[in-house]
Order: sequence, then structure tokens, then C-alpha cells
Amino acid sequence: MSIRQSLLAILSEGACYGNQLRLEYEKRTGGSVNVGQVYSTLDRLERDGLVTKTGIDSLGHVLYELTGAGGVEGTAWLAEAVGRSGESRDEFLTKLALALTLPAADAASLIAVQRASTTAALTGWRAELEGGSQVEPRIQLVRRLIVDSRIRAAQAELDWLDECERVAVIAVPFGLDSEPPRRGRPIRHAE
Amino acid sequence: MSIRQSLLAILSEGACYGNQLRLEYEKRTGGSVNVGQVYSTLDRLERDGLVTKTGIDSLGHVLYELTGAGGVEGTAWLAEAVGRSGESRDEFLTKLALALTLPAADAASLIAVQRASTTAALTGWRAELEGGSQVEPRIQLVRRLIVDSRIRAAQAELDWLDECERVAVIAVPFGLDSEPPRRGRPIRHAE
DNA sequence: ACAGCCATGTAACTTGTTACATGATTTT
DNA sequence: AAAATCATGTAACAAGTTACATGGCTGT
Repeated sequence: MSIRQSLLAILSEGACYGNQLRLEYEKRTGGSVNVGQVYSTLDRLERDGLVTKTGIDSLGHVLYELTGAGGVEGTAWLAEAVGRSGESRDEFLTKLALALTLPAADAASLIAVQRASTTAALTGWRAELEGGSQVEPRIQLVRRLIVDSRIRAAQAELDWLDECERVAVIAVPFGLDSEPPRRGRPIRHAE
Repeated sequence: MSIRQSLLAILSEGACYGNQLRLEYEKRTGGSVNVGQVYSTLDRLERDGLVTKTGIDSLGHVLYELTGAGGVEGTAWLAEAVGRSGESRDEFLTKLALALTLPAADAASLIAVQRASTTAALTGWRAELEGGSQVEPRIQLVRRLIVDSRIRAAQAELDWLDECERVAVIAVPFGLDSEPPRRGRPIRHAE
């Protein structure tokens, strides 16, 4: 979702080679990326004129650097807000909306399953906050914030799931619309 | 992210034609889909043996129906929990992690921008809860739940952003690792 | 020598997404 | 007749993801 821009952001610190970008990305964000994706993303960035191969360092690493355009895009991305749940589709919201409106679906059970899953994740994250890790302190701080974000989101979700359950009993699902279209007709295939 | 499975879920109510699927999806979830995507998704579902073209109705619509496998997959998806912020990458978390660890980035300003954006969205969603819409009551209930979810998520995020700001002042960013790898060497290209 | 890691890359594939072409039908 | 709407599709592309091939270097 954001490897492309992340690479640009890291490259703003200076030239890097492929595997180094992977290491920096994983160290800083705590996530993981397939190295192959780093290389193909670099290819695309080069194709789009956002980075350039600038040669090989003393150890033989293939170095990439930002172009002007790449610097602009990376900086802009880092400074922009992210439209949280507004624009990007939220899979669970879609799922619940369908479960609540389709007669064949069992919304109550979906809510229960989701609550169990989220509760389990919550427990895990809380434990993670306790366990001392041996990474650098500034990294640890970032990790803590990330886990904290997930904990807060999970708590909010659990509250919301309660509300869903309260309300779901009233919901009456309904089948497909059978009304014929009032205007326009499909193509007659017999021809 | 979930159009494929959504179509399977809707088709569990009976045979549908392409544009009908789009209408049902938008009506039930409140989201919007490009019709073209519905058709290409149907092609892929057919390729994978999850749906079949079963003919043409009296008006000339091209009908699709679930196969056995398609029914299983759709039902399973509707019953499964969604790994919330755990697995899927959260763009803002990535962004903040980088902003907090890269010297060139301005984490404080990113946090401020994000708070402004989320606050604005929150205001909009609260207004949405007030405004009476003229859709069917069961649809309206689902819409309310979705907006409620976003409001709760936004509130949790704002609290978390406060925490980030409190903590961010301590964070010390750092540049790229300059330590040479202890083992393994890249390929020498001169050859 | 051999196992294992560092490093670069490629091929194949998935879902999502948009823009466009085409034709029928209905409304104005 | 013209504009709007319903409907079906295709073409092209973006970004993510995995699996694999290759080769060099290091430690045992």
C-alpha cells in the first residue's frame, strides 16, 4: 500500500542499495517486505523518473538515488494526512453491511467471531507492551506507539461491536430487488 | 479489497446480472464500484470456477450463478473474522514510523496535519448522523453503524495522536546504517 | 567442501481501478 | 432528433505478492 513512497522517504537520507532499503524499512516500521518487491518497486520508480541508478559502491552494491521529482513526491507523501477509514474500503464494514442485509447470512455470528478475534489480538498486543525487547530505544518507542494504536483501535472496535449487536436484532435483511428497470433495456442477444 | 467475495455473497441470494450486482453492492454497503470492475471480477470468478453464466433472462440480462465452490467461498468469507489493523498495512502507521525515525522528516507537523484531517472527517460524519436520509430504514440502520464505526475509530485515533505528540518530542531520528555487512558480499559486476 | 547468509534480479500472478467503446431503450 | 440511462464488455495499467534462479562470500 505504501512501499513505493516508503522507499522514496528512506532514500531521502541518501543513496541506498536494494537490500539495504529492505532492512531500513523493516527496522523502522517493524513491518516486513519481500526483497523481490523492493527490486521491482525500484524498477518502477526508475521507470517513472523518481530514482536513478547512480553506480556501484566499494562493495559492489547497486546504488539508487532520488531524482528531484522523487524527492518532491517522497516529501509530499510524508507530510500528507491519510484518509483513515473514509476512503479506503474497510473489509469488515463491507462484510457486516452484507451480513446485515442478506437473508442467508448470520450477522450475529459474524459479530461474535470478529469480537473473539479482536479480543485475542488485543491480549497479544497488551502482552507485547510488557515484554522488553532488545532493540534500540528510539525504535522501541515507535514500536510502542504502533502497538498502542492497535490497542486503542481494537478497544474502539469492541465497543462498536457491542453497539452493533444491540442494534442488529432489529435489522431485517431483504432479498434482491425484483423491480424491473424503468428505463433502458439490455441488448437483445438474439441477432 | 473485497469486491470479489462481496459478489459471491450477493449471488448467494440468487442469479444476478452484472449491473444488478453493482446496484445491490452499492445499495447494501453504501460504497461505490466501477461497473467495469464488476464485469472483470465476474470473468475472473468464472475462470476460477466460482460462478457460471447460466443464460439470459426475459429482458436480455446476462445471468450469473454461484457454483458449489463459489457458495462455499462466499459463505466462508462472510463468516470469517477480519484481521483489523494487524496484518494489513496501515499507511499512517508506516508514515509515522518513518517520520519519527528519519532526520529529514517532520513528525510533529505530520501529526498536526493528520489530526486536522481526522477532526474534519469527524465533524462531517457527526453531521451525517443528524441528516435524515430517505433510504429504506434497514439500509439506514446499516449506514448509521458504518458512520458510527468511523466516528469511534476517529476518536480513538485523535486520542492516540495526542499520545504520539506527547512522546514524539523524546524521539531522536537517525540516519542510515553505515555498518558494513559482516557476512556475505554482493556480486562484483566488473567481470 | 558445505551450509548458510548476503545480494540482485526475474517471472508469474492477483486484485483493484480507470477509461473507453458499443448498442439499446426511454425520456424530453 | 437529441440527451440521458441501462447494460455489457475490453484494454491497459498500477501495485502488491510470492516463488524461484543465480552467484558470491563467510564460517565451520
